[in-house]
Amino acid sequence: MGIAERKARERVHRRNAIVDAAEDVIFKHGFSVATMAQVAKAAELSKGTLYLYFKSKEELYRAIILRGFVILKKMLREAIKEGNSGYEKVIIVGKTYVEFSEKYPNYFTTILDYENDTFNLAAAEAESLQALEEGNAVITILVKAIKEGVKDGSITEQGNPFDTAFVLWSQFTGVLQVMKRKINIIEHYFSLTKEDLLSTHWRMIERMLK
Amino acid sequence: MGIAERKARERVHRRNAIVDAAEDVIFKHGFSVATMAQVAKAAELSKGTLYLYFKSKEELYRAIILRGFVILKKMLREAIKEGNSGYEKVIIVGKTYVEFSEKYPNYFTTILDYENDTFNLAAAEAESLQALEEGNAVITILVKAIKEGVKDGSITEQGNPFDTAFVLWSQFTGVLQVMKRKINIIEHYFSLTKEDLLSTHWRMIERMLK
DNA sequence: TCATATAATGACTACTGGTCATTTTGAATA
DNA sequence: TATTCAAAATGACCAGTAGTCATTATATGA
Repeated sequence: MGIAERKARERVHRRNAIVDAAEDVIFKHGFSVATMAQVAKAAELSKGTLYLYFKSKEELYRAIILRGFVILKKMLREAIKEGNSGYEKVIIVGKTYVEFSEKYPNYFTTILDYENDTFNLAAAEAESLQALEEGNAVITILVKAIKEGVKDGSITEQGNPFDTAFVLWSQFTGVLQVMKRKINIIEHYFSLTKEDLLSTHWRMIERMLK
Repeated sequence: MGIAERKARERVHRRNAIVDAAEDVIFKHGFSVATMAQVAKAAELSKGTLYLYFKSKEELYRAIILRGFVILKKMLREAIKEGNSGYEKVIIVGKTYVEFSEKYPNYFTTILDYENDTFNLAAAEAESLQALEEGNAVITILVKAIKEGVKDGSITEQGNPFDTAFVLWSQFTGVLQVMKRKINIIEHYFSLTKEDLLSTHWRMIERMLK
């Protein structure tokens, strides 16, 4: 069935083109300001057609998040190869996360803002679950690095490596989020720079783990 | 001028009543889902009247945030009195923050979600600036505790106490945010509880500061 | 060439935040 | 008490939104 295959390919291709267009519009204007009409125009399609490929504006949003996680995971997998001990790998994970937030600020913000709070396995849709799995994969990379570090002695035993990984990741995220959202205020009122905050953060992480 | 005073009082009272109504609606449905018509109905006023007291839906939102910060600051001021060393006070700040997030989850979420990213001193409005000042006051409490701890020897010298305070606060916030938004996922996929994460967090903080 | 399934369209709906001409209220005045 | 008039409140209205669906266009296979 060559035709059916080609049609399936075209469908995937068009779907991706819509996500491309959505990124252009949403990254430029922000999710809530961007309109489906703008996305449709950017994709050179009618608004109705968008809804043949995505159930809602939010599903389009989730497709973007998924792309972000895929990139982040790839970056982490690549970068971690360079680490010579578990500890070094943990630090690389952190630094790569920072790099991701700087290189792909739009994906980073989109991921930060995404609420999968209302998590419900039964109700969750495919795309949503996929994004979830990618997010988990990212954490799993950190868990492995911590386990390795405890084994090779570069990290002090900390209890459950899963706990440690989540807390570390949450702390990273908290610091990056503040740097993204509040740095203007912090610079203005407290005369601190991004670099100050980051280097303090790294020092603290070292004390926590070493 | 007794009448002018009474009118001014009534104006403030009505303004507060509108914020009360807005909290009822927004906390129940969420900011973006809640409508000004719902708020007006809850306040037993017409929609037009809301705009005599608040320039926009967002200004109403900022009034809610301001309330949250005022409560948090008060809680911190009270709680910190019990600390006998700088280190103890830092831990109390952290625990009080956790308590705030549990006792006032709505205010906590509202504060987390608020973007004062687009910070611009010239353009910022009074209510917005006030919320900002309250937020800074909260950080300042932590800064003082750290300075005290370094002085009394309960905390190891860490460089600039402002840096340390911001990084600590950001880490706290990151962990609380993950606990709020992702705990269902974490419980489901990794079998960890809130308590696990928090106790790991405290252990790490201790290693950082001691 | 024609019948049929698939894809795309855009007018339409219900609803949103915000505006403003009109009405209501109540204090001050005569 | 009756009248005036500024301040307060109203709700019909506007422009713009996400999402729907009857209609139209396109490509396929007979």
